[in-house]
Amino acid sequence: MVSERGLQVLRAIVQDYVDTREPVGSKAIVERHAFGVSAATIRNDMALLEDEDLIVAPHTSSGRVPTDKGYRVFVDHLAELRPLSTGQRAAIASFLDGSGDLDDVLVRTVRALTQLTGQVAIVQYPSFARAHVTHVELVQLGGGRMLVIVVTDTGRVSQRLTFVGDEFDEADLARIRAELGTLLVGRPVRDGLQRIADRLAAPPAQAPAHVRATDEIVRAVAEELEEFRQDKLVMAGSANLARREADFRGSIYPLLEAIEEQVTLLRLMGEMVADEQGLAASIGRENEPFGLAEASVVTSDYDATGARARIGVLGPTRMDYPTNLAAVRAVARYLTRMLEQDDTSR
Amino acid sequence: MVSERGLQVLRAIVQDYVDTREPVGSKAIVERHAFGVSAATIRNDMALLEDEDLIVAPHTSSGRVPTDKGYRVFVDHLAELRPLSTGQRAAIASFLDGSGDLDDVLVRTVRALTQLTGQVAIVQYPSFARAHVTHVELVQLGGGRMLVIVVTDTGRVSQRLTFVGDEFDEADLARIRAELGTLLVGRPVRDGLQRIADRLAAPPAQAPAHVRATDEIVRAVAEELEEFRQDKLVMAGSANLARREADFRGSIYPLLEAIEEQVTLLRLMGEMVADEQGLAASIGRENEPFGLAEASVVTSDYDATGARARIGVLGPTRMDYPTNLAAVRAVARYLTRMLEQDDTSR
DNA sequence: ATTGGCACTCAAGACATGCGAGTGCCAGGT
DNA sequence: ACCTGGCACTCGCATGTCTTGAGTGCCAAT
Repeated sequence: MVSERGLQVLRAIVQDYVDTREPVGSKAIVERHAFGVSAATIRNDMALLEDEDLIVAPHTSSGRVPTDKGYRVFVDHLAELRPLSTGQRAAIASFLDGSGDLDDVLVRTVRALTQLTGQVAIVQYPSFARAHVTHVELVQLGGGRMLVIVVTDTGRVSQRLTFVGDEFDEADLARIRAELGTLLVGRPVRDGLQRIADRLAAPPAQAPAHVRATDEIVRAVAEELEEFRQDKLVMAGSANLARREADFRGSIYPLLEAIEEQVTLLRLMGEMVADEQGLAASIGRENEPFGLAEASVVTSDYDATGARARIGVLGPTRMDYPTNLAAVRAVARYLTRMLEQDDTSR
Repeated sequence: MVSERGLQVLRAIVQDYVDTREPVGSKAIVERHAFGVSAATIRNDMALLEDEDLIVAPHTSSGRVPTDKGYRVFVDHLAELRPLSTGQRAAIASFLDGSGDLDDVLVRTVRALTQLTGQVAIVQYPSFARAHVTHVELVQLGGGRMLVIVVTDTGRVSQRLTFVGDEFDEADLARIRAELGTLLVGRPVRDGLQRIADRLAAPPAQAPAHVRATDEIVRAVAEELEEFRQDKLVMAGSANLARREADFRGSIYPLLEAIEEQVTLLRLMGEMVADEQGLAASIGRENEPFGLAEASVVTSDYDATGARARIGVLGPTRMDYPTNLAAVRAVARYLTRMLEQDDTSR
């Protein structure tokens, strides 16, 4: 069994390895850390750690490197968040202050986070399935085109241009608006989708003019609501992957691909399990199912007016977890506060 | 002076080098191309080409590699577009058919192009400065928030949420709508911006209620119009940079950065000078001012309802110009046709 | 103008060698 | 029971040397 000091040795190895990017040997440890024992003793501890599969020696005679399992133990039991400097806090504030709509805020947030960590930053859009519809608006553009707008109480506005063919007079338009209004306004997006499905399955008895065109409009609204349910990501800092390329053993191709695809990252972030602080880390091989075995993701939950979503960074397995965890948490808290504030001002 | 055959030798060198990624020697040329002369003769020609700075030998005794100037001559005088296969044409069609709004079409276009070329594909949004405003719509959301929507005849819809503070009754709203309507509808975006500036500088004499809130709305409209003027890019395939990383001598970091920044690429694409076919290429060192000395960009102009914009690919200097030029042109033509078609259906 | 021949150059690969960081293990000390 | 110094051993890596082969430049002959 690995001793208490053994764990401290593991911590030292992780820290030094992240720092120097070189396998770390027993001698380097006694030099850089005040263990008060000799290198030989450290060597014994390291042998134990190797038995437990927490560290590994790349070659027979070279220093040790943490395994993914080693990083996991480090993150779960050994890492203490490194508090942000006041300069860093100021940087977050200066990036985020000065509000705009949700898109704006998220873009600035993701930039702040990439700035802070030097990694790829990712923000998940809040899931709006529980948001309530506040407005449905129809604007006729002529030529049979109709602009359909849906607004929710989370401040998100979605618009869609659809070709309906018919021209409506103002009375018809008002009737459809009213129908959609009673169907949706004040209800959560999820319910709205259900009610629209019902409406399309069993259309109202009265057969007004423009049946087909009206259906088209209703369908457009449904598509928009569907979009509210779908998650989306905002990202920044993908160039950092190239800067840290050496840290990824293989090519960065799968990473860039995942960034472009989004859907992989969404699933990955969705499946991570957060601790009681809302923090989560997915390390190296744990990401294998997503084709990202060389990378780690560190996330924090944040609140957006009731909806819950995640913000995180993507980087090499050999990353500075204490710093990144702290940065992610700080930005998440700041973002939560921003969104709350924004909400009260409505 | 370099002879006619000399130019053919240059062409052979460019083709073989792009093909094999190895410096090409005199012997390889006589083997792969039917020049009907001996290697020694080719050597003489190559010496000439080297004098003209069209090719260069990486080491004293190795094959030759085209210089950027060599690529330039190749593209301008030697390259014949390699026509697309019917399979490729079918691929374009299957990617692009099935229309949607402009955003949709451009996204699908850029995907088609990256698929076709294996490079990073870039589509410039048409500049809408000359587009005409067809609708200005105001939707009151409650809590002092107002949704401002602007639609142009190019099918682009822009929306903005702004905090105005006041609550308007329907009559006030109608008045403002009417004012904005007479100010903007039917006019080009550029004019509209001017008229709004005038309006803000010298407000109308009558002093209605909600002066401040009205100004806020007008300002929001101005911001939206401004956005129409600004260029934007849609991109796809950045992961391809990692795949071809070896082709970029240095790091791909500046490239990824340019992709994320957009503004650099916009300037670069804006400054390129197209030939009479609408094609343009910017090769290697020519991109030095933009920090992209290792890369080339190949573009084609396309038409979007009167507005003109560019579509192109970004890749290593050592790229297959004939194929990429042909692909870019084909996709541009297809896109132009799509947008025209779409326009008539309005 | 083109060609075959020839001497020359140089990058890249193969091989040998020495160095040094690091390990494992053991016997002796606390 | 734990720690320590010592020692033999292992490899990776850097260095140096040699060989090979592709490719060049030049020249005299056609």
